[in-house]
Amino acid sequence: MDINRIMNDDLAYAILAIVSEIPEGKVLTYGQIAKALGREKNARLVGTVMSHASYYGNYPCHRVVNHQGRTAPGFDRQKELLEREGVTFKENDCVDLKKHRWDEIG
DNA sequence: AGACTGACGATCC
DNA sequence: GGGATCGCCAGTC
Repeated sequence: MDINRIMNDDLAYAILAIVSEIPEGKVLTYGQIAKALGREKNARLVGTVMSHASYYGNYPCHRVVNHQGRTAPGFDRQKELLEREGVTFKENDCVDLKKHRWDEIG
C-alpha cells in the first residue's frame, strides 16, 4: 500500500496478524491486542488500524470489539456476522465476553 | 509547534 | 452495571 498507508505498516500488519488468528465464535478486545503487542496503552491505535483494515486485505475484524463487548460504529454488519458464528449478545447489544472472549493469545 | 480527534481503557461515581 | 470523566498516544489539521 502506497499513499493508502494511514499509519505505521509494521504496526498494522502485527495487529492484523493477530486478528487473523482469532478462531470462529471468539472475539478479542482492542486492549488485548494492544497488550499482546507490548503496547498496552495503545488500544486506540489498534482501533484506528482496524478502521482502515480494508486497505490491507480481508481480515475478520468483526471479531474485535471494545472491552464492553460493544460493536464498532459504522460496522452494523458486525453483530450479524458474529451471531452467524454462534456469538451471543446481551440485551444491550454487547457481546457476552464471559463466554466468547478469546484469551489464548500468544 | 499546538490543538483536536478517535472502531479505547481504567476509574469514579 | 452503566454513564461521565480522565488519561493515552499516534495521526491530522
